[in-house]
Amino acid sequence: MAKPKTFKLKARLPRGFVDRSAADIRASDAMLAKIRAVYEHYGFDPVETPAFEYTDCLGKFLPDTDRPNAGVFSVQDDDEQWMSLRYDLTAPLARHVAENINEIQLPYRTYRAGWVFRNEKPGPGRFRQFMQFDADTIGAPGVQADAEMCMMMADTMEALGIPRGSYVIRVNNRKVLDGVMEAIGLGGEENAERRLTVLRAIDKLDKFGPDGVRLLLGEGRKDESGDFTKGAELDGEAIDLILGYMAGTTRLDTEGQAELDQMAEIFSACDYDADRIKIDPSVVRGLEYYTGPVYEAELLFPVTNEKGEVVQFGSVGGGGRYDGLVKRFTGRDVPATGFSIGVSRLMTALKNLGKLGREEVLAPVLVTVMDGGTEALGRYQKMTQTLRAAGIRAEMYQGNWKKFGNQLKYADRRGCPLAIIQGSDEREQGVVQIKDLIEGKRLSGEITDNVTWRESRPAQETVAEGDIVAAVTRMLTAQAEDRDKASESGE
RNA sequence: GCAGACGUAGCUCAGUUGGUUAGAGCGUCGGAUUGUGGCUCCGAAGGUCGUUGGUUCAACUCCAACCGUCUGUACCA
Repeated sequence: MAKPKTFKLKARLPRGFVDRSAADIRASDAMLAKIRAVYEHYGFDPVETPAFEYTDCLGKFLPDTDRPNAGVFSVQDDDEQWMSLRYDLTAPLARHVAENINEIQLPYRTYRAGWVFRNEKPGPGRFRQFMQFDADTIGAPGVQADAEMCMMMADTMEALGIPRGSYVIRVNNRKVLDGVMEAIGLGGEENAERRLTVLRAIDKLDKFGPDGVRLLLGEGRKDESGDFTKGAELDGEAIDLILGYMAGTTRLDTEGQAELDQMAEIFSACDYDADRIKIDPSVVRGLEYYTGPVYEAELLFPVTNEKGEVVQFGSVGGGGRYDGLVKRFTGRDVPATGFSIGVSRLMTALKNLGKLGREEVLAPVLVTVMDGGTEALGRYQKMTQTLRAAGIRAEMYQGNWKKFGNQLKYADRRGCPLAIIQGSDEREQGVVQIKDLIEGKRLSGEITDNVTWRESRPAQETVAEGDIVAAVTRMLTAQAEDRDKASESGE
């Protein structure tokens, strides 16, 4: 007979998406709780919006295009309206505020965490679905609101265990950049395109350094694969002016500069010095909707990736003032400022710093099954419930009970601390065996032949059925003490 | 999007100037051991060689296109 050809479906994760492990979920939950605590402390309240919005509310893409999928994931509703997965949390918030403007008390201080989606090429540490945690103050026109955001970002970094000096909040103002553009003669509508090129070049200071920026402002730059990026083609004088501005040697007295000075004053009044918040002329941020102060959180410690290479991590969050966003819906001025933390990215970095994954969740105590009869199963389950009622994480083996070896193998691989064993012998005597799997593993190093290993039944004790809770508690406590001792001497 | 590198078992990779039946390690499953994890030994399953076409008596191997992955770069609300 010919081999039956079975068509197996290939199991594959969509490009740019990840599955999260138990450890990752627990670590990010812990992180989110710390961030939330800071925001709450500052007087912000949560609000949540859905993952989908009508495409026009997200502020891009005219109905002209066939399928508005450039950068966003979009689908057409059954009434033919285009909907998109949100690509940030700011545009949906603006929609929410505009829609409920009569009920919302301004200034509105709010935070929210959520998944956002970007339909673009994924890279190392860049995914098409990732989590952001935002805070915004809406209806606050003054720079004191922006300054508060910067200080809250700094506090959040420290709440997450990033020591002062290992991060910095860099602050700039879009109006200052506008002034620079004026100064090099790139003001006005006709120069909009070149202004963008120049701003992008300025934004790349931390990536390519002053020399790289000089190339991008001038003729252009060739990358490592030999691909050429066209530059802004400015003349030498303009380039010198921009580089001077970025180095902090050229100062323009503009409205933006006055705002920056005001913020600096607030920072120093609150003792947030340059080791936490720093004015930095090279901060640009997104080119779309920011209108005033912009700020960015950057990590300063080296981050190594899974391959052991040191990578330039860059920004883990940022934000700014977006005075026009709500106005698009309401027609009336609703000034706002806020920032966003890239939770997924920050988590990668924190893992690196050893600030995550410390508190391991202990695997459950395993109640093994020696007898699959209905009555016996009830007894095993009852034992398990007794442990649970005493606050002990426990489970009964749910696989094929007939292969007892597999039950212990399962317990071993899960990292179970203890296994409870009751066969017919123990049952008759009204006792159970409690096996210390941690201690047993240690002893296994000294035993080389299998018969001895099986017959010696290492690290196992017999206790009366009624004493299970007390015995399990005692053994778990002893294990916990051993772990503490090991981590003290180990580090 | 542009440029480059790479696609062979679940994973990591061998595979000779093109030659007949495509291999290894790890992992998985079974057994040695129907009531005891680890070690050891024995055995098994698992492949459209990324896809399609071309050159050839003969293609995993050479050529082309496409698809996918990775790296850099561009864009990034």
